[in-house]
Amino acid sequence: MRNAILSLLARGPSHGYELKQQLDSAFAGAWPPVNVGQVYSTLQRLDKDGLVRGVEVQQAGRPPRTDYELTGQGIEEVRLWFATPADAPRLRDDFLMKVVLAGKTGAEDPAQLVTRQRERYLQSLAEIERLASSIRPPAGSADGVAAMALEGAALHLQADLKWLDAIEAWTLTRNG
Amino acid sequence: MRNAILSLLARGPSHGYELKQQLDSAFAGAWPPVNVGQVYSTLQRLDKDGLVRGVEVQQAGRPPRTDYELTGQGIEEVRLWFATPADAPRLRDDFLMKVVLAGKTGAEDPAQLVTRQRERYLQSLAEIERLASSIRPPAGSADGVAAMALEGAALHLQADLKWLDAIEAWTLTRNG
DNA sequence: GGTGCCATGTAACGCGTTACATGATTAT
DNA sequence: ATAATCATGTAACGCGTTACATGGCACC
Repeated sequence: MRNAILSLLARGPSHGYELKQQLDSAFAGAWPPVNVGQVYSTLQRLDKDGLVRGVEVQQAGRPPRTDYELTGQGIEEVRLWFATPADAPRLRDDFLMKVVLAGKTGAEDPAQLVTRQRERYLQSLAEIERLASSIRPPAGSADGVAAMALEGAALHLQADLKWLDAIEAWTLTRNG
Repeated sequence: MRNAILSLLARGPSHGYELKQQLDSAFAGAWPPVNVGQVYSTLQRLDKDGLVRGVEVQQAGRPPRTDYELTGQGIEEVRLWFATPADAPRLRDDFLMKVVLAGKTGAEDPAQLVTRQRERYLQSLAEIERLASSIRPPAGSADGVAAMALEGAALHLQADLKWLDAIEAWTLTRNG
């Protein structure tokens, strides 16, 4: 959120509601609508951190709103975000944890866990591919963001399936 | 954390510090030590939710501690965790967001972003493979958890690299 | 002339991280 | 002796989610 909001403000001042709408339209179909509350609290933190400056604006027939614009520091932060590649997130995987702890407590059969999880992943993958083929033919239009998001999800699921195979082989050499 | 702690408590009552140590030893080398503070606050929430019950224990020469044991509800929760496969997390990917917003603000060249990010991922992948080969030969011992975690990280990075290719092709058809 | 959506937020909570507090024991 | 480490934790903050508040406008 932080960086997304900052980069949108690089095009000129705006306010919470409008930012939410811009994000929703930029990522329509790719992700569910962003949470308005989060936009507001992010803006407040950015203000507190001096990356953004807010001013009250009176409006006729509507609640007053707060417009935010980038400060010099904020501009620099945006530049830095675009200039710097991000590390791949080093995640604490829930499933591996489950298998290890199942083995430790001895109450569950790890091979069963793998089997059930694989079925679930395969279902998810089928669902994603269904979605992907449903958005491609009708609207080959300007977006494509949703297609890219789905492509990423599919690739990650395929990786997870390969990982399941590796975990299965490993549990079998330990226990079986 | 929640489920990890509950599953450890399935083997009998314990307290924050000991749980932290058990987790650290179970996942040694795979993940950095867990945060003690998080263990304690998780235990408090579990207590509040009725999955766990805490009792004060006096000790000689040490601070008193709080032992926690599973309640009936907690036992059920553990059973459920092991019985239910988890959905693959449907993540809001930071890099795709960056590319889309770079295109929107027009201030950055998306192809550049892809190139830089790919270099970073390749570095990470090399690093992971270096780690993997460094833990395999000396200690083919009982663990393997660390090896599995690294395997997972590598598979995910490879998926991310493929995704970068797809994103690159997409940005080129839009802009180039 | 109600019902619901638009526009603008605030408040409460979950879960994770970092930093701090404190008294005993071990290491040098 | 003094410093590090062990054994318990608490407190503050970040960022995300869900729920609530409120006043105008649009539709039926």
